[in-house]
Amino acid sequence: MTNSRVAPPTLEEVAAAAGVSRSTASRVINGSPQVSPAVIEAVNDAITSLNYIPNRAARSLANRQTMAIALVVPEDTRRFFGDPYFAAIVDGISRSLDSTDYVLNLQLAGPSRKAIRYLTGGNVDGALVVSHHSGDNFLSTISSALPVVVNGRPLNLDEQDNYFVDVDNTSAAQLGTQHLISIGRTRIATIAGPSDMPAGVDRSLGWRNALAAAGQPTNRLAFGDFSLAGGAAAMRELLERWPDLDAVFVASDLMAMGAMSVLRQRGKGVPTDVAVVGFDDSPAAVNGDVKLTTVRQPATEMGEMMTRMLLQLLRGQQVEKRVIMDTSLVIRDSA
Amino acid sequence: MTNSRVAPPTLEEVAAAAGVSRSTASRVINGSPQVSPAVIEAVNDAITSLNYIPNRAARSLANRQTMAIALVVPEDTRRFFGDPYFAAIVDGISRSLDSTDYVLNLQLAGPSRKAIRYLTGGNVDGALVVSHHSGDNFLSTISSALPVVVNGRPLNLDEQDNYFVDVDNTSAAQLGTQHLISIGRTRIATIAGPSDMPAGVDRSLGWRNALAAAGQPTNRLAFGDFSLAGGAAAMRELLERWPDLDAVFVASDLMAMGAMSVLRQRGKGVPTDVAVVGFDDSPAAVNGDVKLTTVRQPATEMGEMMTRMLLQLLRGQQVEKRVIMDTSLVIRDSA
DNA sequence: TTGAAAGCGCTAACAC
DNA sequence: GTGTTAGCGCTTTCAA
Repeated sequence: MTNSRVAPPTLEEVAAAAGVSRSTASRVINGSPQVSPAVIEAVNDAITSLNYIPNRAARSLANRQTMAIALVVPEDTRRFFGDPYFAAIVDGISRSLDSTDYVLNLQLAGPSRKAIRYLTGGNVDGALVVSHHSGDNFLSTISSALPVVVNGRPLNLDEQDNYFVDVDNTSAAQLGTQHLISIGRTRIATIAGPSDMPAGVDRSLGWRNALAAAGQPTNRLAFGDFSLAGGAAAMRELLERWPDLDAVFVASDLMAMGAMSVLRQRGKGVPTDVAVVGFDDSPAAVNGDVKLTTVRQPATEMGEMMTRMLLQLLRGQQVEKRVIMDTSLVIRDSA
Repeated sequence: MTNSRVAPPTLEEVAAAAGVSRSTASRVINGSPQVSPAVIEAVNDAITSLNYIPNRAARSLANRQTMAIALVVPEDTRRFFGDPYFAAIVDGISRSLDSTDYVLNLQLAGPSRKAIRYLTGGNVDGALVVSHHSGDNFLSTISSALPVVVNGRPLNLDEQDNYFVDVDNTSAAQLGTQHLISIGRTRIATIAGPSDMPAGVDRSLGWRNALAAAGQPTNRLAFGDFSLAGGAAAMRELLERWPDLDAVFVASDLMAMGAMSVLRQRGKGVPTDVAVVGFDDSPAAVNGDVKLTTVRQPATEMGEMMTRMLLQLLRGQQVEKRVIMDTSLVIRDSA
C-alpha cells in the first residue's frame, strides 16, 4: 500500500550482472537454442537475484505480439455468469492459458464500436468468443483483423468461415428425445432455446426429427431464453396449452431446473407424470431434488479445445476450421 | 479470417497527413490544452480518415502506464461463476470501466507465484480483488506493489490496511434474524458461511447477536460453503439435529435455495413450517417456487464503487480506506 | 503554440 | 555463441 515503488530492474542490468550483452540475456530469456550452458546459468542467476521481470510493453513493441488474448462475451453479463455452461467453458480456457504466457482480457461489452476498435486495434493477439449469440457481422469484422475461435457454429452465412468448436446439437437433441420415446412417452414437448441462436434452432430440430421418425406429433413447443426463469415460464406455457404432456425435452439444464420447479408446483411428479431430459450436464443437473437425465456436452473440454486451436493459430499452424465434440446421454432420475 | 493484415497507421502518418509534428499530434490525442483549434481539427480529421488507433505498447512504454487493471479471483472458477453475487459485482466493474480507457485482465488462478509475478510485475496499473476469501498474505504482497481494492473486509490483521468495500455483515445478518424473531419464530437456526471468510463469521455473529438479545438459544448452527449444494447439505444436517426448528437464517441466497429444496423434499412448508431468510437479494431469490425474503446487499453498486475507488487511486487522489455500503431487508414470501 | 530530440525496455537482423 | 546496431510507436522535456 505504500507509494515507494522502486524502478524495476531492466534487461540491461541483468546483462551487466551476468557479464554479457543485452542480446544474449534476451536470448536466454526467450529460450534461444544457441547459447552456451554457462551463460544461460549466469543470466538466470542474475535474473533471480535481481528479481527481474520482463517489461511487457517493451517486448510487445519490439516483437509485435501482445501476449494477450481476448475473451469476448457478447451476452448479458448476469446471464453469462449465471449459466454453468459458460462457467465450465471459461474454466477450460483459463486453465489452458495458465501454462502459457498469455493473459486473458475480458471483453464483456457486446459488439460495440469500442469493443471492435479494441479487438481490431492490435491490442490482443487473438480472440475467443463465447456465447450462444452471433450478432450481426461482428465476427466477420474481427476475424479479418485477428485470429478468432468461436464457441458454437455461426448462424449467419457470412460468418461461415470462422474457426469454431461446437457439438452436433441436432443429433444430440435427437438422442435425448429418443430416450424419452424409448421409455414409452407419447406426448413429448420441448422447451427450445431462442430461434436466433444456433443452439436453439438445432436442438429443437433434433427434437422434431426424433418425434417425426417415431411418427409422433411435433407441435408441443415453447421457447425459453436459456435462463432458469425462462425455463419456468416456458413450462407454464406448455402446461397451459397441452395439459396432457407426459415428457419434455429441455434445451438446457438451467431451463430444465426452472421447468421442474413449475412441475413440482403443479403437483406433477417427475418422472412419473412428466419425464424431463435436459441439455448440458452442468452441475445444476445434480443439484436439484431429482437428478436430471441430460445430454452431456463437454463444456470444459470445449474451452480447452478453443484455446488450443487459437494457440495453434497464433503459432501459424494449420488448424481445422470446425471441431465437433462428442455428446452423450446421461441417465439419472428425471427420465 | 485472411492473413492479409496491413500495417496499422502510426502517429507519424497522422502527423504528416495533418501537416504537423508527431509531438503535436500526440498532444491532441492526449487532450493537451495548449493546441490551436485549427490544428486539433486537422489532426482529428487525419485520425478518422486514416482510422488511426494508438499503439498501446508504445504508449505504455513511453509513459509507464499499462491502462490495464486486473480482476483477481482467488476462488474456484466454477464457484465464482455460479454465484449471482459475483456476477453482479463483475457487472458493476465492467460497466464502470466501459467509459474509461482501461481494460480488464482476468486473473482466475488463485494466489499463485505466477499471479503474483504478473500483478507485481508492472503488467497492470491496479487490481480489483473479488472473493470471499483472503488467503495468506497475498493481499499484502500485491498491495505493496500496486493499488488494490478488495471486495470484503480483510480477515487477517496484516491485511488491515487495504482499501476495501463491504457491507456491515454483522448488523445486516442481525436485521435478517430480527425479522424472524419479529414474526414469532422461537427455534431459529442458521446456515453459516465458512469460518475462514469474513462474510461467514460476521453473518453468523449477527445471527447470534439477534438471538442473544432476544434471549433465544444460539446453538442451531451448521456450515455451508456458499454453494447450492452446500446449503442443501447444511439444511439436512440442521434438520437431523434439530427437527423442531421453525426458522433458518441462511448466509446466502444460493444456499437458501439449496436449503429450501431440502425442506420441500422433507415436506416442510415454507414459511408455514420453517421460515427462511436469505442474504444477497440475488436474482436467485425470486427464481424459485417461493420468493425469498432476504437481506439485500448492493452487489452491482459495490462493483462500481470498487472501480471508482481504484480509478481515483490511479489518479493519485485521496481515497477512503474502507467503504461500507447499505443493506436492507427485502420481505417476500419465505418469511 | 509548436517542433526537435531523446528515450521508454526490449527484440532482431546482421556481423564477427 | 555472442555483441553491435537499429529500431518498435509513442510521450515528453527542452527550445524556439
